[in-house]
Amino acid sequence: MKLVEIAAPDFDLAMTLDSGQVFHWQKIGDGFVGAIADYAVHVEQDGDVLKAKMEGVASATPGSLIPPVAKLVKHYFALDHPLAAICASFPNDPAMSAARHFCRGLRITRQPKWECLATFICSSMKQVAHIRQISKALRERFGVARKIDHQVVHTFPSAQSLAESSESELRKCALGYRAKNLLATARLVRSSEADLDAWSALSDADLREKLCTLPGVGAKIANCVMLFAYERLRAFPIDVWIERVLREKYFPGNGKTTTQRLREFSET
DNA sequence: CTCCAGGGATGAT
DNA sequence: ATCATCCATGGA
Repeated sequence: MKLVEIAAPDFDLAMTLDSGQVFHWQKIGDGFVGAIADYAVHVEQDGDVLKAKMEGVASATPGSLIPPVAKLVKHYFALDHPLAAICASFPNDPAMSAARHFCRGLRITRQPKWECLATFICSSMKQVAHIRQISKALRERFGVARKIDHQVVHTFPSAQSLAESSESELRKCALGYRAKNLLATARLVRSSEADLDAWSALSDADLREKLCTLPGVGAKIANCVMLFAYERLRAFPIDVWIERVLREKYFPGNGKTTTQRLREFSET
């Protein structure tokens, strides 16, 4: 199957996939394989060009179309975001300049909402290597297997399939105490008590408040989901690393700067 | 306000 | 080979 070529200026695929916003892509040879929503995708970068192909099965809905791979990949990796303009809008201080240089080509992806929410519920108190294991285990146990490049890729399980599971089944995926939260949130999403799509219409503040009502979602995870799935580019997740950098670079020698103060600072 | 839960990768000893 | 450290949320 032939690779489709997609223009990808100001983009670094490996950096984007390794930046802690998505956890299931596998490096295979010159490229990566993974799932974008229900489709198995192979993607590799050659300078300013992305080369991609996909395998997918149309959903059971008659008449549903398989999107062209270029459209799917462009949307997922947000190749339409004006990255140069976004970077130019950042504060011009030494720490930000260093960060801009270091992260050249890192884009904020547009991930499916449920997949992103569920993955970040699993991420709490875990390091990236663990989150990858959990994502893999959940996909292999509850997702749908698809083939590409003779590799098997698993889609992320639906809220429905996790909701029908049990806490003890989920615990087998190395979730620990997160299993309870994931199960409870899956049931809220399945029942449409938590209507993730409808929440797209909410303001940033209202969306954050809604997300934080879900079990296992606090301020940090809500901001991750807003940023990586709701395209709220003003959201600013503060994890321990960002907190350390903020304290060191912007509040040096002020030991009693509160997390609340850091949040207010990041919002301006 | 403080303390704690559960667990696998990672790096130090 | 053993040991300390990393981590966000929610409940006691």
